[in-house]
Amino acid sequence: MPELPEAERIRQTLRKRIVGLRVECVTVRRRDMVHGCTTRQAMLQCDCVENILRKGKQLAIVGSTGAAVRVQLGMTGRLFVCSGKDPAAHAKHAHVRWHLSAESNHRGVNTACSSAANGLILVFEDARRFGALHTHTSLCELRKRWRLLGPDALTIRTNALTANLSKTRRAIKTALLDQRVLAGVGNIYADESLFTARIAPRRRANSLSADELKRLAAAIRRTLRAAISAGGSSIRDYVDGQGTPGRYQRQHQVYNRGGRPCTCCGSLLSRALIDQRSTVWCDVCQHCR
DNA sequence: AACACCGCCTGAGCGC
DNA sequence: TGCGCTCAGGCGGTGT
Repeated sequence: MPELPEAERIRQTLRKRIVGLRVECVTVRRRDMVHGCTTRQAMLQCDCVENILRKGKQLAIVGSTGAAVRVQLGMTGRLFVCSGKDPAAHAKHAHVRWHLSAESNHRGVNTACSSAANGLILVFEDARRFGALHTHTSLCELRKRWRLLGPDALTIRTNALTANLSKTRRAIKTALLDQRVLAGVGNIYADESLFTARIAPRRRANSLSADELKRLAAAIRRTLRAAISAGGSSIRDYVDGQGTPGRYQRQHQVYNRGGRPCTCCGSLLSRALIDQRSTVWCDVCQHCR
């Protein structure tokens, strides 16, 4: 379940490895995983990787021509580089592969794939297929799409959070998961942030006091930063851009800990479904009013 | 307009 | 050991 910290780790690790490399050829094994135009150009073939961007949980691979492939990782999506010999490049659910090479003077003759076999491969893998790739013809188109998302959670300010939460009476837990309200928080970091901010998940979003909103914005930033530092949370599938799992799951205070003692007060953590999402919280530490 | 809810999809983990 | 069941949940679409 890659959320913002996992996406950011992927961005950081991929940036070091593949920016400046040329895409020799692209293999799309499942066309239904790609939305928008699926021409070679749209998929960045014969383009150079200019940058890796992130907004919320989403990533984008940007080519030097300005074309961009937006990546939604969904539940089980992975985006990583490996050598062509690595079995991971040929895994069952490796839906799209970009064959990369350092050569910048490539011209014409289609020796691309064979010569790239010794080079790096960028792999998009997604067992459950909740993820997707979306192609955009320009950076402008990508930005237009990203404007539909709320502010990025990593740098969320109290004012912006207040503005977006005051509009809704939904449970604060539910509102935090809405990517139009705040981009980047999923089930893990919603529970962790609410615990840190000592706010009960069923509180109506528009009922939070100024002090609570300030605590929440700070808790979100702090939680996400700590998770990034620890390499993200690997519950089951997540690995970063070089295939390394994260360690932040060891620091989870509430997520997946229902019925176990609160790390703060020792009372047993509650668990319930809120808006169809498993939610864990401490009845003692997290205030209902 | 705001919100609730559904369905997509696979594999881990469990009980028997 | 192996089968069948449940659960995990991001997100777009649809219904209320």
